[in-house]
Amino acid sequence: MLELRHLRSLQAIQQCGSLARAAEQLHLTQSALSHQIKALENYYETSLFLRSTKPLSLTSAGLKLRDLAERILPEIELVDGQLRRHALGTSGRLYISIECHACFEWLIPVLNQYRHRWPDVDIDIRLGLSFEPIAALQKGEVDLVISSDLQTHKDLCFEPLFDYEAQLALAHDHPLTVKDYILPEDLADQTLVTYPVDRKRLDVFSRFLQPANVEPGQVRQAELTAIILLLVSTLKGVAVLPDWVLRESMSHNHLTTRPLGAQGMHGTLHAAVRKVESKAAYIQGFIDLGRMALK
Amino acid sequence: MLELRHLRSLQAIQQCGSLARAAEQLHLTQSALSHQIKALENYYETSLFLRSTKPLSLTSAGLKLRDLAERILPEIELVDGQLRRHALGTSGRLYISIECHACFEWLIPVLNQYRHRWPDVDIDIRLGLSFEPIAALQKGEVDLVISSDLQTHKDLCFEPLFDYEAQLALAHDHPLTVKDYILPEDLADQTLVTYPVDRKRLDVFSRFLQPANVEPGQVRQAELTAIILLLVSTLKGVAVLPDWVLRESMSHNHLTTRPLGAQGMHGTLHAAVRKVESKAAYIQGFIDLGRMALK
DNA sequence: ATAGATAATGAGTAAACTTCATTGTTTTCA
DNA sequence: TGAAAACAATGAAGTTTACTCATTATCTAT
Repeated sequence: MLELRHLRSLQAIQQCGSLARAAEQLHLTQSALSHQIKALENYYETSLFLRSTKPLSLTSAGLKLRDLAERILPEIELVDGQLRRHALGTSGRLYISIECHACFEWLIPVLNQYRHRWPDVDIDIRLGLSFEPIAALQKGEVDLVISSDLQTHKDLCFEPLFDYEAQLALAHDHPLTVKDYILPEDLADQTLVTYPVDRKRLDVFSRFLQPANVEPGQVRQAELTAIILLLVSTLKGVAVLPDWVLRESMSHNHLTTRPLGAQGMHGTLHAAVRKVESKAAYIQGFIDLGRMALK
Repeated sequence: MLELRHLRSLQAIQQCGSLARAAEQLHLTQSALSHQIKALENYYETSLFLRSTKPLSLTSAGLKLRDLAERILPEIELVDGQLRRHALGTSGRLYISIECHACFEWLIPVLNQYRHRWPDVDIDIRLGLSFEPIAALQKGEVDLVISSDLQTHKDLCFEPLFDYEAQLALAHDHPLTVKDYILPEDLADQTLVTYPVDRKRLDVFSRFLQPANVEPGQVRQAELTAIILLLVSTLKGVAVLPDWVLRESMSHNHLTTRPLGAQGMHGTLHAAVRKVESKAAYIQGFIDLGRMALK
């Protein structure tokens, strides 16, 4: 059966013009090469070289194989090289799935840095809207999931990135600004602006309103953080957003913030990765940058 | 080291979704495949499959290799197939070199037949003007040489095709038509029209005029047989051409022919091929057709 | 003719690949 | 939930394959 070894040998012989020198180049003995070629000639029942010419030349069959080698070996080398670097951890695939849109705020700058430090890694961001990010991670469709809820999982590990506090954003002159902190009941007659995702993925609902069995007066959805903030100020609505988003945006929009509950609603953002890859340099490189994102 | 075997396995596993079925398809045991993949994973220090998913899915490294496989294996299969047919003798390369232009007259019809009978053979005709056809045959640049002089050669063999007689073509009303056969001295005051090749390649000179130490009155050259015949009739010149050319052309051009010498100048056309390939079906196929060319 | 270089060959050895037999997982279905 | 079924991993043994060594054959060139 034809193997790459044969193509590599053929190419070397053709380049060197003699078995002896080709063998040297391939770190083989001349004998080994001779046997190898003979085996190949037996396999195809055709001679591949014209033995009687001084600088060993190829028959038409040999030419066919050499042309094949010239077409294919460079491709092989390319992929082979990538995979070797993959082992060193300097090359790899990093498809990131984020569950919350707000993450763009810190993720984009982080990825810009990352790109320069890890040029051999191919990066992509996949919004975790239409599919289950954790399941996709398991299946190998994505390589890293940004998630706020820590799970224990056989094949995955969750690396903490940084803590955050989800706060209520509201207009300067909103009635609720009189309160030092917000209780679930306070939102019963408010217009809540959220990202357009399932309620169970939104901390406001899962950790704040639903436990108290409170339904907000109205719910509006918007894709982009900037739009959400805009709606909050123009509609006199409210939105729950992580502090890293609010830190910069408040002043621009005449907004202010209040904690949710007396203690505030705190959380930790995690990077979930597959255990087998968790120690890879290019993965840890991302996590390290992520941890410094807000500092 | 990466080998085609690995790519073939990878592709099979991916298609089948499980080692067990892939192993069957590859005529291997499940164990063998498992070991093979493990070896590959060790080599790259990376896992290629996500073992925890039901229909075994690939890691990004595995995907890279599978993509490589999908790109490369079809090409391999193609060439491999050609070479297998090559062994059967139904596929191969037939670059023909002819020394005399006159051969076109019978060669073109022969090749037209040949093409249909041997569709997998790639055919080419190379005029043996600027290079030595026999040397080119040895070097593997061409695969068959049509030659009139039989040589004995270590690596080559000369298969006789058919006998011919070289005759003098001359106009109906040419003075020499009074003679039953032509002697060298008869051409001393004649205009001889020849193909534009070296004198030693022309039978008129090498076998007729030079042995008698006779120089023709004038020599004109023309590429095409039709032009030569035209010149013979218009210039009242003479030309020496093989009988297969003259047989059809005489009447059209108001020409007639005379033998050279009392016995006529006879020769045999040969197909020279390399001994290693001489028994190949597609070579013999050509020779067989060549032998019937004039019948 | 005689080196000198190169390829072919045969036998022995080392390595690679496969299989066998078994254990460890995961999935599925009662 | 537990047990059977399907599948993958593993280790040791066996087999094949590929390689090396030593030698012979062939060709080239002075």
